[in-house]
Parts: sequence; C-alpha cells; structure tokens
Amino acid sequence: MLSERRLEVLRAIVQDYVGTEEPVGSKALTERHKLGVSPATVRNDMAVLEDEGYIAQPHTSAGRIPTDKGYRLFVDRLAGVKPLSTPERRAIHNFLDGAVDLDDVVGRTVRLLAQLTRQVAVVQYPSLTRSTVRHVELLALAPARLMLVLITDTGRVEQRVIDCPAPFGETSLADLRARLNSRVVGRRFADVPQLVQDLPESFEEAEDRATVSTVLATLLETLVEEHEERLMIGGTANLTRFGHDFPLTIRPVLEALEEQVVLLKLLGEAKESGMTVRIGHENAHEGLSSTSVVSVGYGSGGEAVAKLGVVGPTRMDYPGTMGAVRAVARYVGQILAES
Amino acid sequence: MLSERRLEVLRAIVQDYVGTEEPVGSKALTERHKLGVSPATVRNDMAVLEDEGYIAQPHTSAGRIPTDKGYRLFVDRLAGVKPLSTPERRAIHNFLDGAVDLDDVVGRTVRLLAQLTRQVAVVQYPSLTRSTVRHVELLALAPARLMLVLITDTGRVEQRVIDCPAPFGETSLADLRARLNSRVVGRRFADVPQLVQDLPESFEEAEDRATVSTVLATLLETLVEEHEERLMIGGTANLTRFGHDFPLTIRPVLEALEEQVVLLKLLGEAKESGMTVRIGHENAHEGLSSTSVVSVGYGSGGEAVAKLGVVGPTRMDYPGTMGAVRAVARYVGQILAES
DNA sequence: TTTGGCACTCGCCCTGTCCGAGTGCCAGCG
DNA sequence: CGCTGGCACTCGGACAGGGCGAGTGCCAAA
Repeated sequence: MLSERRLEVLRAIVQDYVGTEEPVGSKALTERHKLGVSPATVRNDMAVLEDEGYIAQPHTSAGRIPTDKGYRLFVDRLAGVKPLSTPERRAIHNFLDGAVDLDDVVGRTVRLLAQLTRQVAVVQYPSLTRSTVRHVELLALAPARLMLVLITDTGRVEQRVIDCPAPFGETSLADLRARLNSRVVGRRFADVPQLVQDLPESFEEAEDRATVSTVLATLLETLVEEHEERLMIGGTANLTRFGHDFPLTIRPVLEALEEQVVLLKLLGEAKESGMTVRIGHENAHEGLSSTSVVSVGYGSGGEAVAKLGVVGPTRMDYPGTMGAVRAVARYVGQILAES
Repeated sequence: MLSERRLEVLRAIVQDYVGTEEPVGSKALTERHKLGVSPATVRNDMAVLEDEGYIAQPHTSAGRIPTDKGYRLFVDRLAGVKPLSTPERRAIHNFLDGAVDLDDVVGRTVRLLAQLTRQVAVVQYPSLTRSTVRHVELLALAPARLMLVLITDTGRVEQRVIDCPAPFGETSLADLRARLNSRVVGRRFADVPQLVQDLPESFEEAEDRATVSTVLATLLETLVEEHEERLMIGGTANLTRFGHDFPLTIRPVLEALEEQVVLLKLLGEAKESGMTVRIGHENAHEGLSSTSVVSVGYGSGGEAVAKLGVVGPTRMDYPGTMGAVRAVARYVGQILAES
C-alpha cells in the first residue's frame, strides 16, 4: 500500500506530465507543487513508485513518466471528474439545440466532443436492437422484382431490391403487404422472425409461396444487418497534437479508426452503465496501445441505447475529458428524449 | 517553347522525384533514363527549365524538384493515363460486386480507391439533381400525420414526417399516392415542381387541398435540400506517407478533410466531364496547397451524377492515380446502372 | 549545340565535447 | 525511522568542426 504522500507525488507527476509532455523530475515537482518535502524525499518516493510499476524513466537520468498502471491508479483513485464550466455547458446547448434529424444530432455531437476535448470523438448511432417496426412497404419495380422498404420508429429507412423466383401478382402483393404489416408493425425487431414464419404457408400458389419466402428472408436479413451499428468519428486532426514522434504513433491509430469494426468492438467492450476508461494496452487493438478511450453510454430515458466517447493519447487530461464526455452524453440523451 | 528534349528531361525529373522523394540531379538522371545526352547538357536544360519556373532547387547545390507549374505541364502534355493491370481490374470487380445498397457501394468505393491509390479517397453520393424518381410512398402514421418516402433511381431513400393541417382519409391518401406517382415516377427532380403544381386543385375538399399542398411543399423541399450533397472519405491513414516533415503538412489537410463543405466545394470546382487534376496552389483552400486532387464524375449511363477522387501529395504518381480513379468511376457507374 | 573538365558551393553526416538535469546513495539531523 | 542536504555519477541533447560528396555553373574545345 502506498502512503498518502506517494499517491500525491504520483498525482503531481501525472498532472505535470500531461501539462508539459515532458518527463518530470524531482526538483521541478517540488517547485510546482506544495508537497512540503524536499526533492530528495520525492526521489525516494519516485523510486518506490517505479518499483511498483506506476512510473518509468524513458532513459536513465531523465525524469519520470507515468505508466499505464500509473494512469490507471490516477483515474481510479486520484482524479475526480471535472465538471464543465458554465460557458462550456452553454456551448453544448447552443450547439446541439439546432439539430434537425438523427444524422444531424450525431454529426453535431461528434464535432462538439472533438472540440471540447481536442481529441478524436466517436459517436455510435442509437441502437436498433430495441427498435420497433413502423412500416414495411413492398413495391413492384417489375413483375418479378420487388423493393422492400423498412421504416423504423427511430426514423430510419432501409430498402432492398428483391429478385423473385416467379412473377408476383399485384393482388398477392397487396395481400402480402397487408398481412405483413398487420403482424409486425409496432413489434420489436427481435420478435419479428417468429411472427412471420408461417406466412408463406398461407399462400395457395406454390410460386407465391416461394416468393413470399424470398421476401421474408430479405426482410429478416435486413433486420439482422441493421444490428450492425453505425458510428461517426471526427476530430482526427487533433491526432497531430499527439507528440513529437508521431509519424509512427499516428499511423496505426488512423488505421484503427478507419475500421468501424474495431471501433464498435472498442465501444462494445465498455461497461453498459457508467463511464469506462481504457488506458493504453488495456485496449485490445494494438494500434491503440498508446491511446486511451473514454466512453459512456447515452440514451433517452433510463436505458443506454448507444455509446459515445473519445480516443486520445494516454497522456490526456482525464478529469476534463471525462467531464466533457459525460456532459455531452447527458445532453444528447435529453435531445433524443425530446424528439 | 521548350524543345522536345527539355520536356523529356522534365518528365524524367518528375518520374524520378515521385519515385525517390528526393531532389534529382543531372547525373542520376542520365544514368536512369536513356536521354542520349551527357549530364552537362542536362544541366543546361535544367537551368532553362528552372528559369521558366518548371523546377526548383530546395537549396543551392541540391538536385531539382518539380514546381506546381512543372507538374501541371507534366500532367497536361507529358503523361498519359496509365491503364490498370488485369489483377487490379479484377480486384475492382470483386470488391464492388458484393455491395448490397447505396451506402455499401459508396463505402466500398472509398475503401477501394484508397487502397488502389494509397491516398485519401473522397466519394460523393450520387446527386439527386439529375436523378429521377423511382417511387413516392405516403404512409399514414396517424390521422393527421403522414410519412413521405422518396425513392430515387440511384437507390437513395429519403423520408420526412409531415404534420397535416387536417385529418386525411385513407381513400384520399391512396388517391394522392396514385396520382403523385403517375406524374412523377421516372421524371427528373428538376421537372417535378411543374408536374405537380396543379394537384391540389383536383381535390374537392378544401381541407384535402390544404393537406395536399403541405405534402407537395415537403416533397419539393426534400428535393431541394437533397441538393446538399453528402460524401464519404477514407484512407486518411495514407496521409502518414506524406513526407518526412509532415507534422505541419498533415494537420491542415486533415482539418480540410473534416470540413465536408470544403470537400464539396473542391469537387464542385472540378470539370463536369472528364478528369480534373488540381495541383498544389491551384486548390483554393490553403490547407490543401501542398496536395493535388484528382477527380472525375461518375454516373449510371452517360451523365455524371456525382464525383469521386483522391487527395494526395503534389508529388504523386499522376498517371497511375488517374488510371485508378477513372477505372473505379467507370465501374461504379456500371454498378449503379444495374441496380 | 553538345561535351568533358574543373573549380566551387553547400547541405549532410559523423565525431567529439560540453553542459546540465536528474538520479542514487549516504551520512546526519530531528 | 523518516526526512534532508550533499555529492558523485550518468547520460542524452545541443553545439561545433571537419570531411565527404552530390550537384552546380562556367568555359573551352569538338
């Protein structure tokens, strides 16, 4: 167990390093913080902290920098979440209030987060898992070619073209459309499969049954595919503030950010409730091993329907970042609840 | 007017510089190209080329590098468009053929272009300006609340919720839907306004006429708003291959790329038909003054409905890049025409 | 007009030196 | 026993000088 003062030293190291981006030495520490002890004492404490793996020296006879483990301790026990200033809160409101639709909300949120934190922002679109079907439309583009349009209660619209095994009459089409809608409208995506499974049998013609099966297959496929969440990222220009050495640092990060799959997995690994901070190597993806990810769920009402967060260097201002992320998430939740 | 050989020297300089990223000297030139003259002669030619502003020396007693003007001449008169190799063509087909919807087509195109050119790819969503209407759907969400769904021949779907001034019967709705579709399906967006302007009058009830007007207003508004083009970018990780000095170079580029407005303007400035290459300072946006933009229109059938292109360092392989951009644009056009 | 020769320039790289921040250790003090 | 001041040591970074070599411009000859 580390003494109170040693924790204080660690906190000071983290704060200074985040501020200056340079390894911090014992003397500088005592000058900038009122630790009440001499540099020599701090050195002893540092030696202990280093033994325990909380800090490290980039090379002999340089100052110390925090390790991932050090940041972890800092975040867990030493740092609070810094509330935003009033102007910042006002900025959030002003910025998000003008949003006209879902795309706009997400887009504005990304820009806002990137600006507030000066880091890369990631915002997941609200999940469709708990969405319900508002309407299913079937259009005949040609005798044996249909278009399926699916409208969800979150205002999202998906469409697919279906090539049918046989021509499908207008009457049958209207019939299918009506039956389909009467069964699935207002239902959750998850419930749809069993609600429609007996539909083909209710058609008399074998050819029609085949077509209906095809249509249903496409519908179900669409629903499943829509579970693949989408997301938006922004503020990548902030990556240039990463550090001096960054050709090598920035590359894998940009690559990781381009892979939506990676990002989705990243957000997926975060806790369902509360804020999650993943530091450095705690991130599974190795391109992100020198970054930290701060994420939190957001949603209208109690449940989180999606997540948002930022990706930045492990050397980041955790309290400030966490404050911004939390504040934005809350306000986006409100916006969604209103609309 | 520059002699044939001097042009040849310029071409050699551009090719070598693009390959090596290093200033190229007279001796190296004669060794790597069969110019049939001695280094001394080449030096004389270089002096002339420098006087004319086609090449420059980064510092005294170093090799020469092409200027923007030099690249311009190279692109206009010295370089052809390099056709893709068979494997590359096959890759395009394989990659794009699996696309399921418009988003997917655009997404795949971006990734493909980024991979082929190893640069940043930008793909504009097909414009609705020249698009035609495939179907207009009207759904009653509530007695006085409709949803308008607009489906375009490029596979794009737009929807709007409309609050009606008065309840609108199911019969009237079916009626309106039928009349609307019979008039606008297959027509261009631009022609829609005059095709529907007399629709309200054909309804007897005053209340219905008001509703129809509202619906039409929303429809037209949707058409107009959709002129705001969307686009997708990818391959930003390729920016890290920019050069050695790139902290300063990459920053403004990333910032410019985040501003969709900038990119849209960029593509907008390109010629309507044929390939456009904007080199260095020819780009209005100053963040892009050390980049070149190669863009081309694409579309199903003869007309271009949108543009796509790549953004890369002025020192890029122009023939290869142009070849890739053109090939991708053509194939995307085909894909769109088929679906 | 081209060519080979030649003197010159200047950036790059390598080396050696110096400096100072920072460390670990130790003896002394409260 | 923990804290402190002192001290010797280490090592990376900045700086200066020197040699190298690529590349140049110019000139006289073919």
